[in-house]
Amino acid sequence: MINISFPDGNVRQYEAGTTAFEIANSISEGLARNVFSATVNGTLTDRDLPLQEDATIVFHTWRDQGGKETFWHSTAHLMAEALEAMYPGIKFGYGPAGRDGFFYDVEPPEGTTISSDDFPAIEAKMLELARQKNEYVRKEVSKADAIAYFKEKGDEYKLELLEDLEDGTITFYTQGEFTDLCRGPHIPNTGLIKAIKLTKIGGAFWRGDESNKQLTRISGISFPKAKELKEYLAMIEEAKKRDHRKLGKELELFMFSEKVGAGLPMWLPKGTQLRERLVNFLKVKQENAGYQQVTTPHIGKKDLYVTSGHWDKYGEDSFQPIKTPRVDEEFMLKPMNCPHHCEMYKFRPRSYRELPIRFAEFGTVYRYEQTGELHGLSRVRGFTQDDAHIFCTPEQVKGEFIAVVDIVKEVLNLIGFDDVTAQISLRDPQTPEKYIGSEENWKIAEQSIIDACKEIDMNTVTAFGEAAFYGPKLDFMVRDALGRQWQLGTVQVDYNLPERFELEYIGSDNATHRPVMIHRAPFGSLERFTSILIEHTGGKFPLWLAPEQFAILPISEKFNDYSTNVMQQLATHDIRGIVDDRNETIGRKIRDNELKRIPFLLIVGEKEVESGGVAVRVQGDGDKGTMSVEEFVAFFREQL
RNA sequence: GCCGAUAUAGCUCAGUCUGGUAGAGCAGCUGAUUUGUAAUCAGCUGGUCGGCGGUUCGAAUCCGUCUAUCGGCUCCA
Repeated sequence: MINISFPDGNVRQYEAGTTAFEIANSISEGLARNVFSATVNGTLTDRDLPLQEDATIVFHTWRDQGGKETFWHSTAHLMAEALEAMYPGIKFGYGPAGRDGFFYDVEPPEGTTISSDDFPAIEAKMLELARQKNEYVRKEVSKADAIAYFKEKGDEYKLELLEDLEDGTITFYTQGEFTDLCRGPHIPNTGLIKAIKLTKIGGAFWRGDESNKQLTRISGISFPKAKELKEYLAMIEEAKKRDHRKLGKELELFMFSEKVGAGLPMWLPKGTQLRERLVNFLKVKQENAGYQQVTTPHIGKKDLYVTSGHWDKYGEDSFQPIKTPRVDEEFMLKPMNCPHHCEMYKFRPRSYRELPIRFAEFGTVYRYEQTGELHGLSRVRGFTQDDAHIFCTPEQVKGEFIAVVDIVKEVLNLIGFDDVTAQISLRDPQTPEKYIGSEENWKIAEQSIIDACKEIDMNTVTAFGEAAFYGPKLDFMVRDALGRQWQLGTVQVDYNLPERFELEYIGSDNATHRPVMIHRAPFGSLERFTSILIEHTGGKFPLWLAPEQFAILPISEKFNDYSTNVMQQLATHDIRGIVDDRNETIGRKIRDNELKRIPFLLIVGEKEVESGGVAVRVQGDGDKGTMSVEEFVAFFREQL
């Protein structure tokens, strides 16, 4: 007998050789039917693998991410089977499941290309194969046999993957006519896959290496029920409607111009209003938290960035240095604000008594992002960071770090993001050459982030290899209204720049010490943050951020003067808006201003003029009846 | 930067395959209408068909190149 422990702490006894499926079945048939795979002693396995020893077990169904990924991984194999049937000689690279579906990197046979036009045919073939309810059969194979199989098949990519695998750990999975090198696990049979949608096609470098050959990546998603595919497609539709590039144009928030240059956004008046409100909001928060606002120029001598290390690390990817009439003099557009702030710290000798010093700046920086990377407002070449640098003593780091995290959480919540998590981004231990600074400093910095997060009970995940080149980071992520996760701002502890700039302070011991720097930007950049805010709200901004909070719609021209009068009254209460005095029907004015996502529409005609009121309509929610101007002001305040 | 696609009026798009100097709806302008809760009616204006070069008697249409955009990849201080 073996002891099986469950996540709720229960322990039950089973015969050795019992499978996860049988164990689930002993709990409830319903559960067993839904189990796709299981995590046994921390390892993801097939539900039908016999267990020989005591184990902890977690079942995976469609309801959890592990189950979904098992399902999608199996769908990737199903797609491979379909592709092999349709394109004989096709070669397969890497075909995993991800957070949101699956993909397979393939090399179509010489002379053929696959495009999204072929998706319907591939989907149909996949469904046809799915209906055969073929079992996913696991088989342990020797390395020699595995190599022989793929040599025979002529698939050099699988052979390359095999090189890194050890004999004795290699398994094949076969369903129907298709056999793949795979660690598993898989769902029991293809019949569970009821709905399939291929979503994307594009190039992908073999093993993610730019110097390797490009394969064709075909991505898709699948579901156990057709209804779920429908819901997914509806969500995609909604995401398209909310695309910030589309709304940015429609709501006249920002624009780009081929003549000005790619990736250089220009904020139109309404976008600028929104942006200014975000800036002022944060400025007030920061001033209350002891930050001091500073201002620095947009360029600096190349030498500044040689000192900071940015030139060495990113010189190639920057806008190239600006020459002046003087020989050998070069300036750079600033890619970061920190070097300027370091120099400001050195304005005069600093005492421990004045630390921490917190310099904040909405600093516009320029980076030459790769052409293929530019994307609306979220990836641009000129953007404004809500940047600040805190110079403090080593003892103050943890306290400052915690205060920063608090401010970030508060700010994001106030703007309407409730689901905030953080990622602790540490070095990749495999590639130490990518980072500058001493081993010792890195260790201290990484540990202080980990400790601080523990202390404030922040919901975190840890990612290796995601650190900045000069220090570890804490990256903030929010989940938007459509459930998508976005990365926003960061907090970074940096022992490096203070050293490079030889920053000092005089301690209580009258000796010189080196301060520590904390970089932080809650929004990251105003551009990126705004793009996320647009998609999160679908253009229906929180009332306090809306560029126009109301529109007054006179029933006819006769009421234009009264409308202007109401607008002026509201302005005295700091409520901003417009009068739509176009010669149009009221229905038309309502439609147009609803589409502009204006929060309140105030309709005025004969009755309102007589009573001195306004008929209030809430965006997306229809008629709220007539109110006096004072009542509306109170109503407005309530909703603010 | 790499792979693939796209670029026609302010916006959304047809016309491109099968070369014969452009078309719709909305927006804009003018006029009529003076409107009560998501598009009033009529008329008019508007395009070196992304730029440059080539093939051709003739190019929005075919070819090359550059720019920009889109979907991926790589990157993201």
